[in-house]
Amino acid sequence: MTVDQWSTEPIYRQIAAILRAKIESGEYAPGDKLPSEPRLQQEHGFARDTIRHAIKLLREENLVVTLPGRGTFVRPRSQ
Amino acid sequence: MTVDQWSTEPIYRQIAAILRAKIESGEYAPGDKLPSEPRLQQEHGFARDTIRHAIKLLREENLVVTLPGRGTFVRPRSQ
DNA sequence: AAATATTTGTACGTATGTATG
DNA sequence: GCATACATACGTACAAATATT
Repeated sequence: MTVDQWSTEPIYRQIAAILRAKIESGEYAPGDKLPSEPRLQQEHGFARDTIRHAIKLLREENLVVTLPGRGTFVRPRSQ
Repeated sequence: MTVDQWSTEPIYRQIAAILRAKIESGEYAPGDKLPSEPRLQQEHGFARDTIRHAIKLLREENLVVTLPGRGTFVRPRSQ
């Protein structure tokens, strides 16, 4: 699962989709810390701004919470 | 004082006028930091590009100076 | 306790693409 | 063609919170 640089789908949405899939598959389980922003930058090869945009989407979906200085963590499944 | 979306006056000029008025009234005093671009985005509800365009006008009028990574500041009154 | 490293937050600069009037 | 406006993406720098040594 990689980003298609030439897709009309914005990169940040593609990255969000990748992370979302990993959460839903359990690769990132509730309570797990996601890779840090610099780490995700390395993994996917895009700017921090783009990574942060992706994570912001996941926060808005209540899939993760971000704690300053700590990291971004997978939330417990609701319901 | 708000932006009229339907005015023939460009939005960026309207926003510039609002900020200019606040500077001239002393609400933003010399040395004060203006709200950041994202903050102004929230306040007025337009795109960053539009906010930046407004601030650019104030810079050209020497009303403010912008320091990268710091913010935009009201200049001391000249003469 | 103190210094350093890591991680997220904030802020501006720049460039490009799309759409509209 | 040009001006206006929004969206996306990358770059750079520094601050603040937290963790580590």
